[in-house]
Amino acid sequence: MAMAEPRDNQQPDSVFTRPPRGRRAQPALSRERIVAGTIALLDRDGAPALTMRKVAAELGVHATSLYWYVDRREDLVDLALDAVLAEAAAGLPGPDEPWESAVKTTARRFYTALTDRAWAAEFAGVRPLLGPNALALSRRIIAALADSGGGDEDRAVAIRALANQILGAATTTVAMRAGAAAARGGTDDARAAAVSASDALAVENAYFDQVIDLLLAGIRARRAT
Amino acid sequence: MAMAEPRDNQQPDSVFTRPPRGRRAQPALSRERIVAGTIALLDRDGAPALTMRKVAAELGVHATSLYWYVDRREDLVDLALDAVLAEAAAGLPGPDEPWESAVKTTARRFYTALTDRAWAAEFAGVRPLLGPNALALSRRIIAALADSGGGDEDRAVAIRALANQILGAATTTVAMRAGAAAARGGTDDARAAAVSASDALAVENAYFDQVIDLLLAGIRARRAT
DNA sequence: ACCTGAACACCGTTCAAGT
DNA sequence: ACCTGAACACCGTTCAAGT
Repeated sequence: MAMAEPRDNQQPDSVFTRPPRGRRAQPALSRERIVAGTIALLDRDGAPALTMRKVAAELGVHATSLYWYVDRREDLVDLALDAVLAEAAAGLPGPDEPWESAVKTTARRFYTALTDRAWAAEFAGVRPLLGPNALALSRRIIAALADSGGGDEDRAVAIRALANQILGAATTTVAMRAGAAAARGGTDDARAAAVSASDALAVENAYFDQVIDLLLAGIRARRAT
Repeated sequence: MAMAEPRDNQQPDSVFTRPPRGRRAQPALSRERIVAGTIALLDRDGAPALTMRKVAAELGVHATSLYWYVDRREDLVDLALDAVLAEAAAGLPGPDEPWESAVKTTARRFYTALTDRAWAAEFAGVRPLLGPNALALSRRIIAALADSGGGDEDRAVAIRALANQILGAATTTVAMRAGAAAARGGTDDARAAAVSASDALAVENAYFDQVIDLLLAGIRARRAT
C-alpha cells in the first residue's frame, strides 16, 4: 500500500537491479514459452507427465498461471502436437511433384513426425489433429489426389484410407515399440540395443512405405476400371 | 477373537438371517461382475467416467476392493474392451468362406464393435488390443490372407494395412461424431437428430466398406504383378 | 480369502487477491 | 494485464486391519 516499499529483500535500488522500462509489457509467460516447456517435459518424461503442475514447474511458475494463456489441459496437447508437425509441414513437395510421390513423401513425413516422439503418436490417437500444420499436411495429400484421376467419391475414399493409415500406423508402431521395450526388460547392453533399435526403425519405415504403396496400387486399380 | 460374537446389529440369529452354508465361498465381487459394472458405467457416462471409485460405487463396494481382482485401472480398460469384442468374435465367417469376403466381414465386425460404443474406439487408440477376442478377430483376417496368394512379405504388409485401417477408421469415426455433436450444440429436435444420425451411420459404414475394398484392390493388383 | 478404511501423493480447475 | 495462493472436488494406489 505504501509507496516506495523495498521491492525485494537485500537488493539496493540501482540501474542494475531495477527492471528495464516497460518490462511488464514483456510478460514472463507466453504461449510459445508454454508450448516449448510442454514439449521439453514430454520429451524427457513422456505422455503421462503432462500435468498442468509439471508444465508450470518446468517454467518456474504456478500451475494456475497457465490458465491465462490456455483454457484447459487439452489445449496444451493440441498445441504441442501441432508444434511437432511444423517441421514436417515446412518441407512439403511442390505443386509440380507427381501425385504418387507427393502422397508418399507427405504421408511419410506425417508418420515420421508422429513416431519420432512416442508421446505425439499417443496423443494423436486421442485428440483430433486440427492444427494448422496438420491441416497443411492433410491438404497436400488431398491436392495430390486431385491429380490422381477418378471420381469425387473415389477420391474421398482414398483420402480417408490414407488418413486412417497414417494414424493407425503411427499408433500401432509406438505401441509395438513400447511392448518390445517392456519384453526386453533391462537385460541387454546399450550398444546392442542401439543397433537393433536402428534396424527396427528401418523395418518399420519399410513397412510403412509398403503399406502406402499398397493403397496407391488400390487407387490405380480402381481408376483403371 | 471371541467365538460366537454377534455377527451384525439388531438381527436375531435364525435360518433366515444366517448366510447359507459356504456363502463366503461365493464372494460378492468377481472379475465378471467388475467388467459388467465397468461396461454399464462406460455406456452410461462415457470414457472419462472410468475411475476406480466410480466402478466401485456402481457395484456398491469400496474402490480398494477392486484391487483384489485387478492390478490397475488399465486392466479394467483391457477387460472391458475385450468383452465388447466377444460378440464380434462369436460369429466369424467359416473356414470355407472365400478370402475376400472373409476379410470384409471380419474387418467390418471388428470396426462395428469398436464404433458401436464410443468409449471402445477411444480406448482402442490408447491400449493395444491383446485380449482373446481381439486375437480371434485378427487371426481370422490372417487366415483369410493366407488364402490370398502372394508372398509372405506381401501378406505381412496386407495384415498391417488392414489392422491400421480398422483402428484408424474406428478412431477417426468416433472423433468425427464427437465433433459433429459438438458443432450441432443443442439446437435440433430429437426426431431430426435420430434420422440424420442413422443416415450418418449408413454413410460411415459405406465409407468403411469402400476403404477395405480399396485395400483389397491393392492386394489383388500386387499379387497380379 | 475377501473386503474395509485410512492414508499418501497426487490431479484439473475456480476464483479472489495482489501488483 | 498478468501472476499468485488458497481452495474444491476429485484421482490411483498402498497397506494394515477386520472378518
